[in-house]
Amino acid sequence: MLSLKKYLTEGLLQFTILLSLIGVRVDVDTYLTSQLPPLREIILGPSSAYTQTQFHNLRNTLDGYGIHPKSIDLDNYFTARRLLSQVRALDRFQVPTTEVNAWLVHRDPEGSVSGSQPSSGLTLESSSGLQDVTGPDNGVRESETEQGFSEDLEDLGAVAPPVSGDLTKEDIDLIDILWRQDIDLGAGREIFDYSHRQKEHDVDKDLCDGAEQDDTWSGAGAEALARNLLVDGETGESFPAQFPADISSITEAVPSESEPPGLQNHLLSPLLTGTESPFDLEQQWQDLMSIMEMQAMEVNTSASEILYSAPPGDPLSTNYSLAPNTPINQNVSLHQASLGGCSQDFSLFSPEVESLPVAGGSTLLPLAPSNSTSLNSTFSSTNLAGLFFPAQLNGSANDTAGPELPDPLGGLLDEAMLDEISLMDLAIEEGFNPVQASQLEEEFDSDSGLSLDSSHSPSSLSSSDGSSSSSSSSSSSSSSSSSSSASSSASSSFSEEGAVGYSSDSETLDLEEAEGAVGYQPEYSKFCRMSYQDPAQLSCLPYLEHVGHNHTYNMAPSALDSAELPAPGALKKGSKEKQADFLDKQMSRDEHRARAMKIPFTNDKIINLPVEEFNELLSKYQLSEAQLSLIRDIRRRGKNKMAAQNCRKRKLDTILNLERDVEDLQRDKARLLREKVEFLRSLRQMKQKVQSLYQEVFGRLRDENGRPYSPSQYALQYAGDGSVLLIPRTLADQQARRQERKPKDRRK
DNA sequence: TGGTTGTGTCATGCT
DNA sequence: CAAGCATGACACAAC
Repeated sequence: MLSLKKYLTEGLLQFTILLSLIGVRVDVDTYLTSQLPPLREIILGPSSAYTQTQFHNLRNTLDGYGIHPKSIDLDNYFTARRLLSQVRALDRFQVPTTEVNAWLVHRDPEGSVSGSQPSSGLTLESSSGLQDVTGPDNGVRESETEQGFSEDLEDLGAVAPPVSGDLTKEDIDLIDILWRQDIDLGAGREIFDYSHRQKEHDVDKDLCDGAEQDDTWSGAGAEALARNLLVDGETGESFPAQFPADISSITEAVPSESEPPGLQNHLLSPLLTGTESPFDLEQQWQDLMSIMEMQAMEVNTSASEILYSAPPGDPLSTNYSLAPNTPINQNVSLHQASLGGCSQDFSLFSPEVESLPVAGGSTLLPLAPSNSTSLNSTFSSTNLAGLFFPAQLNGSANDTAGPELPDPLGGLLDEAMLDEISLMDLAIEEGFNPVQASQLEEEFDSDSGLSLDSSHSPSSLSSSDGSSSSSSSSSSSSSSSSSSSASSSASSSFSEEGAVGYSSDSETLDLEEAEGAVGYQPEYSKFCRMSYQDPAQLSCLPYLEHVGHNHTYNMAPSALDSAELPAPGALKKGSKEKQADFLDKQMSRDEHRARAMKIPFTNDKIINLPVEEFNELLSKYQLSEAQLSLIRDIRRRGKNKMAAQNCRKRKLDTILNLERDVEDLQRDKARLLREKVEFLRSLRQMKQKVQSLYQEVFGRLRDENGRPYSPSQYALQYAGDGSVLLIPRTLADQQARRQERKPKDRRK
């Protein structure tokens, strides 16, 4: 049975590692700096057994057994301090990696209906404003998304200035990756700069007056929105005849599937997305996934029918002359683009659409141009155009249509670069030497992921405590106390754990075999040197025949022969006195004492006999009180010596197992990092796809005069219900800025 | 000569 | 309560 102490000493560290695996931060430093004895001693170790050292030099390594774990080759690698630093490093990287998994696993199709508004998701990444889209009836989702913000924030290494005091090199690298992507996607790097955003925020304060004007203006607009919904007579879809200018009211409106389709309160949800890019990325991911799924489904939807079956000059589409000074909303009937709902409506981006020629200039949903002409206004990066169009386009009066835009993603990281980053990250963060990094790379090349872990990870974790500590200690203790044979206990304990103890020659042979079978060669080489006496040599001496001391606790005969025995020739040459001196030196103090006290039996028997047999043995002889006392002391010391050796071996095993676990976790980290990079890569590809689709759709839009809309003046935006609106960029910009302020205010 | 390392031993707590 | 085990702490020897 494992004692609580064992749990504390061995389990606690591993538990810490496991906690780090699942993303729980365990600040070991706190415990160490506070000088709490348990943890500090567990990790650093008060005794020499834990100290980093060259336990043995290379002379101790046995040929064929590889490098001894304590050999000098591993000195720099195998140290308690290094283990500690690795453990500390674990909680840095595990958070992002676990989040990568959660990123995908938690993508709930149903939840994504409300949680993954395509607009917000697709626009958030480059957003400089932070806005929680949640509304009054969506408190749960709000907390959920906010939590996801921070997690994804760390995950993707995007923006985490307020809480990124402990940004690691890895985080910075990942941030760089994302920056490159986002820059290529049209988001300026400064967007992710917290100080810059602070400046923006200050600027926003300066613009507060204008925003308040917007409020008044939009307040009326919201009401007008409800009043001026146009309903398609054929499809029953609602088209907001007047743009809902009040962003705040829209923001508070909760996107809901149960909401009547006609209510376009969340038309501008894309603009309401927050500045917290994690949410953006999460949303983007979900949205892009939904897009991909929709493309795969190739579902013909009412939206596509509307878009492409409507003949040019469709009266319906020409009736959208909006009042001046009001933004123009263009509902292109992309209802419920999110995954869970009527996502087929999102087949606007279906391959079917892709196949359509861009020049197919049917007048789709012509709109009356609004008065929004402030082309130079910083268009909110939270809208689709902000995401898919280069930043310079957003900021300049570029009237060219989308399809002519350069590929903003051309400069993204290539795969080799990402892989290199991943590996460099490992090498730098985890103290990997180049050899280890190359090993990781090989693992990557083999695309095996955890293939090598199979030989380590499952066994190491299970065997670390199971075999070396709990099972062995319990079995050895129980067997030694219950069995009638001391040798059986010794061999059993050693075979399971490599435990040491007094043993006869036959036992040591068994032990050697057992050792080889169990695979304890490293420890074996060490513990073969734990004693100095050769029982065979002792027995060959006439005057010691009756003693037969054997302090080769766990020494294998071969090791004894090779390591401890002097050359036979030397023995022959030496005189009997020399032999006697040598043997005297080889005898332990207890053996000397036993010989001096004329103890009539061997120390081996004294120590290893079970209690009953030991008492019988004592009863057979007439022993003085001093002899009895010495015998009991010898027995006590002998058993304690074995116990100490076992204890030290357990310590060593624990350290080795921890080292192995750390290596396994490093492999896991490498694999997860690689997966993360791959996810980012696929995300980038999907962004490209969405961008092209966006441009294609946008390029097909025509106003009432049959002219294409200028991408610098208009942008497509997703609504919460899946519809897509064509709105002026200036309006979108205003909305985005307004939404950007809200989270900041909330933080205060 | 001092530091490191391995080992033995003792004290102590626990089973 | 005795026996045994586990382990921290210390001493000592070898290097």
